[in-house]
Amino acid sequence: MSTRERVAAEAGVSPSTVSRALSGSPLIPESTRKKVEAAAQKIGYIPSLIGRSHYSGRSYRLGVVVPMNNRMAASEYFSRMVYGMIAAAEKRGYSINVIADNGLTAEDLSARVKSKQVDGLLMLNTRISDKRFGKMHKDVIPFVLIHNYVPNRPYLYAGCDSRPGMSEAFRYLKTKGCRSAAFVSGSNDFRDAVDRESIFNALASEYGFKVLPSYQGDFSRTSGNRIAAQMNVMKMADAVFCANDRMAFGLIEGLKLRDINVPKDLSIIGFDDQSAATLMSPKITTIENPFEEISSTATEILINAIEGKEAKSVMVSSRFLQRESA
Amino acid sequence: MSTRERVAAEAGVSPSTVSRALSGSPLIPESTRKKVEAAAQKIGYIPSLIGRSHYSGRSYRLGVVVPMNNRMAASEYFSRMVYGMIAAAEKRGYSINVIADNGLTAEDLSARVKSKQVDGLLMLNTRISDKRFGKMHKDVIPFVLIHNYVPNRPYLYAGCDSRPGMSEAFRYLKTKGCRSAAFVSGSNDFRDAVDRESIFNALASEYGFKVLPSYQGDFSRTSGNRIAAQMNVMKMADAVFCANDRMAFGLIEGLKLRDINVPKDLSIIGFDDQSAATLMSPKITTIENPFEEISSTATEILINAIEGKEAKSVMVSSRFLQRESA
DNA sequence: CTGAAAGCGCTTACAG
DNA sequence: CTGAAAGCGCTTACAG
Repeated sequence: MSTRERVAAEAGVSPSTVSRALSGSPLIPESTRKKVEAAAQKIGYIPSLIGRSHYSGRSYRLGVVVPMNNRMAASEYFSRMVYGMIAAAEKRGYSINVIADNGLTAEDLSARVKSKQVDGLLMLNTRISDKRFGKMHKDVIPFVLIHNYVPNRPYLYAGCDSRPGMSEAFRYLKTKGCRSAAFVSGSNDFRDAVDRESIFNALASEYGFKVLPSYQGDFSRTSGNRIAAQMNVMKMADAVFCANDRMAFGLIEGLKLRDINVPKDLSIIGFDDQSAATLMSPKITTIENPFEEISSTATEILINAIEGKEAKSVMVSSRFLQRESA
Repeated sequence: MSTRERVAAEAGVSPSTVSRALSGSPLIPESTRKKVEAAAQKIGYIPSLIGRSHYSGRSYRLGVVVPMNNRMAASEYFSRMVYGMIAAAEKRGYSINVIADNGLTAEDLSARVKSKQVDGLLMLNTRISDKRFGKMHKDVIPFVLIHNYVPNRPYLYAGCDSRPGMSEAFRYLKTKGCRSAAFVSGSNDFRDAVDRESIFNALASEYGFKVLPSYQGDFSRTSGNRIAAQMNVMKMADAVFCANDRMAFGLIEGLKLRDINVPKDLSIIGFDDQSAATLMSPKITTIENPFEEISSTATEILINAIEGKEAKSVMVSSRFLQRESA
């Protein structure tokens, strides 16, 4: 006799009624529900999600596909994104499954959904050169790109709209008297880095800033250090925008060694608002990349897609955070 | 006609044979397996894990229970631990489900297993004061404590044996001529912090070091800053052990501001080997806390427990890493 | 409002 | 070596 049947016997009803009562069916009157709940409580019955999945053909699980590289492993990015996902997923009755992407093909990824390990995929921080999405889309795999998107393709995405924050930053710099700016770019295989550079150029001209040649970084702190060493005090811009905070940290560190004062000699603006941004001295003036909101939004979009509801891509607004480095 | 039946028809065998061939049953001869695989390939058949789970009553999923607090969210700890888990879990055919612990009770946790959302729990970095394990154990829930253990209780655990690394550190300091040492403790609600302090005291006496009064930190970088301000150059120990790297960072930063040179005036030793340990100047001399190995070991222990195999708790050895701060 | 019955997609014991 | 059959634990359409 299964546990569900024992609850039924205890409550003096049929197993079907137990299911209905416990899942909150509107057909069941309060009196029956009470009786069943008491019996379930007494016996310690917890319905199996496996039975439910088997019937519905859905796993009620979402896969987060995380690139397996050190940059990812050793950063707060993954943690913060996953936290945002869990919060959103639990509200809709889903849980989050981690899928390690150490070179998975489109077929591998599709198989995770076809096998119902998960019902859909949250693709974390993929590269512009990632070629897997077309095949996944053809396989009708529900997926949402996070912090990436592919122009002219119907793939769903959620990301950060860098423009609002950067625009506020320019306005602030202008009132402060800055007239020239340069950009420290991140790896060009990431959509955000590329977009931020073009937004930087557009806004610089909009706000009447002189644009100095950009520096090529790779998102790492050490690339910031290296760029500091390349800077020529005489030909320096009034302000430097970095494609992320980590490069801003490295840049400030490097400039300190060369006795260039931030923000007196040079204003520096980061991007992301990593938790370390306020631990540095000077505290990094930066543009908030709302990680948690983006990941929870992506999760909702994915669930909508899975459930056949309307699913629309979203770019969440960034926001300027003035602190000490600019 | 289900997909599996279509494969069967295509291959000219029964659905049972399809299952056996695809799951690698030794009963099936190579010729039949080839035929079935070709048919499955052609039709694009991926067996449903849900059917398998339904039959076996197991989900082949492991829950990582992560404390939902900012310290956790914004650190590399969670990422690195999860990476170690995925690697070990995939080898044994399991996946990793994230469970956000924002005040879950023992009953809540048990329910995750009883409902077969997961087959067992990996309890990440729980506190000494955590009172949930007794009830979970009584409920026969498979779980493994990570970076925690409860003396005189049969709960499985995997953690870091701080002794070997700290012992090497003392030996090194002794040859360097250090004769006195002090300890910067972490929060006392964590087993590791408490153990490290008592190991510190035991080793100091073993190596003939004079022990100076310890400083109370809370694992945060800012507590390291604060402690630096409390230090009296005249009464300072030759070496300071910190219960983690983050406090060592803060301590070094704070000492820099007061023109105390590390390691010339004072040797500082961290704990964990966070990725940032080599980014600081001076690079932190520290004791490696083998995160990935601990989490993959914990995962194996849990799977053994779930599968009824022999499961034994493990303390993975720490290792001394001499760099610049000592 | 409630019960008996079918069915979700597998695996494996049983029979051959 | 292979197939027909039972059963894993649910949900819900159907009948009452």
